[in-house]
Amino acid sequence: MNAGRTARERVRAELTREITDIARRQLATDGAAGLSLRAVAREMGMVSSAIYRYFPSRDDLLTALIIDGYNALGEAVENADAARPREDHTGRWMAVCHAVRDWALAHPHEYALLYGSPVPGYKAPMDTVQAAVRDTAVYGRILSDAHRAGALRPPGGFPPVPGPFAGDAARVREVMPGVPDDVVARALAAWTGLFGWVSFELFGQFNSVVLDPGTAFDHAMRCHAALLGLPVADSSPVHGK
Amino acid sequence: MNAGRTARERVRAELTREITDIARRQLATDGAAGLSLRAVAREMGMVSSAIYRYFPSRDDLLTALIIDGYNALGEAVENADAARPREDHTGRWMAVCHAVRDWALAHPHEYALLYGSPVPGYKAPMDTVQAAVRDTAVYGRILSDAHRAGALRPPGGFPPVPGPFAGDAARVREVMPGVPDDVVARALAAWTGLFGWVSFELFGQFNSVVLDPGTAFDHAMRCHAALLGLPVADSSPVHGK
DNA sequence: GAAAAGAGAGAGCACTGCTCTTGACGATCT
DNA sequence: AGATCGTCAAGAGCAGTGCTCTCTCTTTTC
Repeated sequence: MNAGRTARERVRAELTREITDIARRQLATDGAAGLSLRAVAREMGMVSSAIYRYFPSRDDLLTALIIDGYNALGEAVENADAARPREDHTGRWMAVCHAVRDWALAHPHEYALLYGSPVPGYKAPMDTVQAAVRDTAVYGRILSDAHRAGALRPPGGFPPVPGPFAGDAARVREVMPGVPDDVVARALAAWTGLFGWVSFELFGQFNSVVLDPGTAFDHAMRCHAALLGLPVADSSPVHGK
Repeated sequence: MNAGRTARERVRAELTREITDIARRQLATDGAAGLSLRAVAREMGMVSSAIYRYFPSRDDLLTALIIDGYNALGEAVENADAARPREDHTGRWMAVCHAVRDWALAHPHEYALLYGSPVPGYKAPMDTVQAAVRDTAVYGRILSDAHRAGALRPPGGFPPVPGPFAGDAARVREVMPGVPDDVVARALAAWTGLFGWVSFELFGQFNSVVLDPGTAFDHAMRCHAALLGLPVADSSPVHGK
């Protein structure tokens, strides 16, 4: 009664939403490759060509689903982060890790759409990047908070950050203000480690080897936390053996 | 004159090979989704139905390409490892990392087929897992060698390995005999970190943020080496700041 | 009320994976 | 040497796809 002014606009928004809903259900069932405009139209009792009034191509529908996916994941991550006390930086990081993994396990095909192989001739329009950084923004905020609180004590014994990295570090720092270069570098390693793990688990690379991925995942993410300099329970306070 | 006995078998092997070659070229051009049996047949001057004499379905052709891909990557990794002195464990690990990344950059679509989202209703037949472990076998051998040589000195200050991990650790240890549980756990984190990085880079997650991925990659993998306990050049011998 | 814009229906194009049948060639056995 | 049987390419065909175009009807706008 408020959003769309005219009746036409209201029903258009309604139908657009219905299309994406059905498409998302199809995506969850058959995966991205099984998403068929004709099937969506069939389920809606429409003729296939009518769908093109709402999405000019199949890729545009996929783009909409991708944006929705990034937002859903981003929201899950934001909620997990917000549920922890602000000064519990390690807990927030672990909560983010588990939120990503849990969401991925609950929506495997959507996760594959976001972080799996890109579709054939897909171009990743600018609309997506905006939604894609929601989770990394949370991640950056955690590290920024930890740094500002003086809680970041990256362990020694690790290689020095190479000089040419400074430019990239400055760009990454935009989402984690104040964090020094060496932590920025490790932050990239930890972040890719998180998604690398989830992808391995989801895409079957752990099959019949890692049977209890949850336990190993928690520990691996805790290791990444330690690498970042976040406080964790030590195993041995001295170096090596 | 040697391989296939009869002429028929020889020409059959020849044609099978030609099909996979053309398919691989198509894969490199258009990606997995663009692989078309009819297009392959067209390029061979055959009629489409004839292809089915050699591959009963499109998925079977894909399976063949997947196995080839795992073997190609495995071979690249093996060569990179073999080019280093056996006792240079850190160098071998770094060589493996760069071999994986270089191969992935050179064959993006094949990499996506191996480590990207699995195809719709694909089942991953047993033939593939056999070829899939070639690279991890190299990885395990490096860690095993390093452990046996007493070169593995995992840094302290990291969380203790959880008890329930023992079962999975034993399974993973089959490819890295002798390596203790805590290093096995970190080995999983480092391995997923490697492929997570390559996937992020290849699938466009770094776009317009990390512009010089090579430098950052080398450093991240060196950090993983340090996490594993492999000897690296320290940045600062004391903890924190 | 007339003009313009939006919407659905239908036919059609070029393409896909896959199946089935038909006719021909080649290897093998008698 | 001749008959037989398995293998192969070809062609037609089915069901499905994304997408375009035209035609008609309704709604919004002026």
